[in-house]
Amino acid sequence: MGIPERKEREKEELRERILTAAKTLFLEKGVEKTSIRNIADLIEYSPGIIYHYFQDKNEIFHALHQGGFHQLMSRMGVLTSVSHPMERLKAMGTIYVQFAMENPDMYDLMFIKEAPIDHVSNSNEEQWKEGFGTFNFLRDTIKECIDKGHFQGHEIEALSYLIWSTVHGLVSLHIRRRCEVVLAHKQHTIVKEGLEEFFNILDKL
Amino acid sequence: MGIPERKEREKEELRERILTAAKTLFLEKGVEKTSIRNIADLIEYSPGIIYHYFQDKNEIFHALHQGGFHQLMSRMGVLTSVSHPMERLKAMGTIYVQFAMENPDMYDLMFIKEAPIDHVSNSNEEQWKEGFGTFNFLRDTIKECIDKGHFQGHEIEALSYLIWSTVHGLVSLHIRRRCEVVLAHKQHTIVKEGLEEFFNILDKL
DNA sequence: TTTTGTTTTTGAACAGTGTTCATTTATTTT
DNA sequence: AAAATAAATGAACACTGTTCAAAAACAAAA
Repeated sequence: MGIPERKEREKEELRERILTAAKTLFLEKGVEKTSIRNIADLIEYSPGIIYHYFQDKNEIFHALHQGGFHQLMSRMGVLTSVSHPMERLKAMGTIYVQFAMENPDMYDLMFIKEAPIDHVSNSNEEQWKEGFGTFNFLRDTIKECIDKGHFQGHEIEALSYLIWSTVHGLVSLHIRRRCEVVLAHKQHTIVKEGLEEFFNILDKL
Repeated sequence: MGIPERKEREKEELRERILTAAKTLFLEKGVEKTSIRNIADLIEYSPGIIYHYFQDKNEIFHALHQGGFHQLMSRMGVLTSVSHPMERLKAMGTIYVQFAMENPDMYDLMFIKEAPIDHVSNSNEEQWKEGFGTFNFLRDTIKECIDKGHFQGHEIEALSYLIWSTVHGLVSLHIRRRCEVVLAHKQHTIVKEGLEEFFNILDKL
């Protein structure tokens, strides 16, 4: 008797359709301008149905931002081939920045917007699994660097946060348009140039 | 006949009262949850009046964020007493981070929220004067550092952007709650610790 | 003082928002 | 075929930013 299984499949299918519609609209118009009614229109259901699949709007965008972390993490996959941890750290930075510049809206959702984090706070899961995983990945690499003699006199946790902050700062000032009005000339190259300066500094440590 | 003068004064006064009310509500509930009707209620006028003093909601929050830049810049005033540019640069970083941590909502408005920048884009002023001024201040200090022999092999503009990015990253990940869920322990000290790591690095350059 | 002209202020209206929930429709089980 | 369960609806609630004809308040002229 496969009826409950089929029902389960159908539920999952509709959930996925909601998410796909939400993603389409979100990439078109951003989080704020994507309304529940817009999503409902696109999947040709009534607005109410969405609340049978998601607690609220935040949960939808939390689910979307998970997809972003999958994308980012899969890009990080190539790093296994970089054996020296210092080179790997720099390659990580490059991938991180590249991802952000190529998917600014997704990056914004993952690391700037409050919606997904609000959902983590309001649900009973005590932790932001996605972010935690990515941060650990960075910390492990930095740990290896320290083991190889780099970053002497530095504390691993604080240094990891600093390095994350640096790349996040580079891309988030750009995404939130704080540099296009300050460095109007070279606004298209400044993030890359800043990252290169950062690598120069890392090489000295 | 001072009637037009008095009228001018009264207009300016009401404008100021709108701004004060907006600031009160904004610091209480944030930008999104502060509505035009809330502001109107607080000053005991009808909602429509606000549109005789401001083009739209963004202009109100742009005006508010200007106040934040005044605050920040006046804090930077003490830096004139720091003669060595490298020490001055570090002191700037400390003041910047301190300002952000003590006024997270104002910092958010100044450097993260899109509202004030949207207003700059939509008005005819081609530039974000407030940000430009602060950035120049930073760049001038870094220029002096270079003149004294620091930061060899670095390009001034890109390096300035990198340093700004670093401190911005440190505080903005915290303000947007990306570190309290990743580094739940020591979430209250991580920004300070990260900044200290940064200073350690700067000392080596 | 009354009338005319100007400026300031109002508040209803528009088109939207997230969210809830009694009611209806569809499907499955008895 | 009837009863029970699950899925889906759409009206309603309390909001939002913004506009604009109409009203009220005030100043100048008669």
